[in-house]
Amino acid sequence: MAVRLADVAAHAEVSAATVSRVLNGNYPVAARTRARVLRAVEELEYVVNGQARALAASSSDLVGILVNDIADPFFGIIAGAVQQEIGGDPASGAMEKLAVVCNTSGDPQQELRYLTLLQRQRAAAVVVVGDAAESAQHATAVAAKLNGLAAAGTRVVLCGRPPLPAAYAPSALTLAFDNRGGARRLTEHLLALGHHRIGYIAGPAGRTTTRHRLAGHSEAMSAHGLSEAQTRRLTVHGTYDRASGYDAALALLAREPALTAVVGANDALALGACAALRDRGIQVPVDISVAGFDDLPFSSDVTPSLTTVRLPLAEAGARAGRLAMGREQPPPGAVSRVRGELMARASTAPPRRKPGRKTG
Amino acid sequence: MAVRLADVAAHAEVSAATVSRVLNGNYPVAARTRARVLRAVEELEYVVNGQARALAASSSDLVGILVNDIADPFFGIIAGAVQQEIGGDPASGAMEKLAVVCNTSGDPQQELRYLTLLQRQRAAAVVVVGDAAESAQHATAVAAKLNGLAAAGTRVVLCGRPPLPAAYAPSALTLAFDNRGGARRLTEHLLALGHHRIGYIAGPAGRTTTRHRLAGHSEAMSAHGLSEAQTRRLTVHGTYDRASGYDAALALLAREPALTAVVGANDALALGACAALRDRGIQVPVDISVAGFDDLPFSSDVTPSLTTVRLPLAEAGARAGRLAMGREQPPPGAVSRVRGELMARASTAPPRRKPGRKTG
DNA sequence: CTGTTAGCGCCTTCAC
DNA sequence: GTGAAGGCGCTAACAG
Repeated sequence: MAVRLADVAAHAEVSAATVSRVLNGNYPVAARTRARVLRAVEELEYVVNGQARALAASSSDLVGILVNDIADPFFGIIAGAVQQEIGGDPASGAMEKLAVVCNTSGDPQQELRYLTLLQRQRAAAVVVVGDAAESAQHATAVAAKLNGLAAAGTRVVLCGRPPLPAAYAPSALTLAFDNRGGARRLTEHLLALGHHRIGYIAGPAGRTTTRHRLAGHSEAMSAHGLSEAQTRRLTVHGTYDRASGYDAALALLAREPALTAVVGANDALALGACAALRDRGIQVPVDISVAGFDDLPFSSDVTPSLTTVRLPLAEAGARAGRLAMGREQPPPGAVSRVRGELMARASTAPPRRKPGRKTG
Repeated sequence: MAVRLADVAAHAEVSAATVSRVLNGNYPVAARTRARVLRAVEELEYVVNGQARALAASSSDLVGILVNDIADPFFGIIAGAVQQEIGGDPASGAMEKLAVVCNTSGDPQQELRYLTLLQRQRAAAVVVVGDAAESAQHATAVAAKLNGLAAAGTRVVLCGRPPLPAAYAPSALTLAFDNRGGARRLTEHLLALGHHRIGYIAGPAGRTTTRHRLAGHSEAMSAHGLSEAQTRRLTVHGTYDRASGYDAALALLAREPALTAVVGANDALALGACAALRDRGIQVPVDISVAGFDDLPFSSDVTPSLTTVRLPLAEAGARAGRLAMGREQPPPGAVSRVRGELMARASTAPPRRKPGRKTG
């Protein structure tokens, strides 16, 4: 298929310029001419060359969405919302952006690589979803990259990631999740129910979200007069998947058989913990309460329904998409904090008076 | 950022051609010169313009991956594998393809739209993942589009979708899942355990995978002497998510209180069914057996562990990726059938002798 | 090994 | 309203 604009022009017996004008619809063209051109396009099955167009017009219709784990619905939901907001409305016709998701596997190297690739393509916008590795080296490398993109005219939006260091000021619009506040309220909920020995299954070490959620938890524990050493002792790290939650729950139980509650840093970890407890013959929430974070769709639907913190993922994604398209007013200071809402459900309850439960 | 190749050339005091040669590394350049050029690139923070390069070299480094639902791990796992196979090896250096996933929401219109957008970008390859809508009109529209892409030099790979009609012969390499065979073996497993009244929760109507899995199920039922009318009566349609499975299970129970087994067209539906049964006080598998399809990671991990059909999603995705890159020999006839493996686990067991169970 | 010369396919001032 | 000409930034033959 080597049919070019010139071929269409010849076929329609007009100049290339006219064809271009018809295709882009941003210039007056006589109705008859336009019809002739469009027919030629049909007949020749012409499809514009995006790269030539982008080069000539110095404009790109590529929008990149970076996610840490494409197999995790947390990212899928956000990415889907961004994508829908950007390219989703086929009815609206001309909106022809190619919104596209890239899976970094949470690997900072991959993150940089994809950003470079998108920069090569002169992407119109980049939306980076989810938390970041905490290495300072990396943070600056990524920040520099994002800054470069922004300088080149690419709109940069962070969604579910802390804002860039002040040095890079408003080069990126940010929708930060209030992980710390959400985690704090969740643990406060358990404390209010009367729990003291609360185990915590954190996310992978060295990640911003892991740290912030853990900080919120610790904050609540300390405010309630529980020692930091104890809190630390009842914290183990996992990898945000169910199997990891299963193992972590067993590890916590081994450390502290008198545990009355377990908090997972996300819903998958919490459900893994539930499974482990069930296999041990421990009932949720009668014997041990369990809580998660994120409120993915299945969480309200499992048995017992999971107490968790609801993050408005789809809404945040949609908003990120609009910001990326410049269709929404940037938040003041370029940073907006998205709150999580405590969803108290059936998996948490007051602890039993006596710890008389089987441990088999 | 308007730094161009020419700027680098000037800064390094060489010609543009030399810079290009250094950057592409496909031509001998003196070590000293190369070093000088690379330093200039660093200092100027130069990033090649992908569109100009693509235009000049008439080559693209974009690879599109189309999925039906980006929030469903089924697609996430495949897409991740494709992407990793294509752009994943940062160690290998030069492999600089931008593998990118597009979410069609299962909407045929969106599917066509994304294919067109990728065609505009002269994508190097397109991998279409998952089943298709069964409208003939659409099938031909999509087939024509794919054919056009292939004609333009884009490699087209279908993964988990039936082959194109013969008229479009080998314009697309195909990895088709053996949905029918897998479903048949699964239902045979239940029949062999002694079940007769088996409910089936199918996927959304009008989709290829839905029909094929249902066909396999019906085939097994018929071969076992069960009437088609009865099989049809015990079939309801859902939408591949857990909530839908929950509702469908209740609907089946209402139609046939003496049900002894339920098969979901995927794992999410099966787990939803489990939840519904549990809420009804019905034990799995003691009272009713439940089985799913796909074997997503969580399925082996729930309680009771789910009997299902394992599809090698990651392997298939990786293979699709290699085919898209031309790194693997195409299968004979351009079509390869990927078998599903029956995973008999704890959620299926022989039916009770007497149907003496509560129905409250 | 390096520089020079043409385009790649399209958009966009300019004239008419 | 339409056509003609130049250039977007880079690569790919050619020469040397």
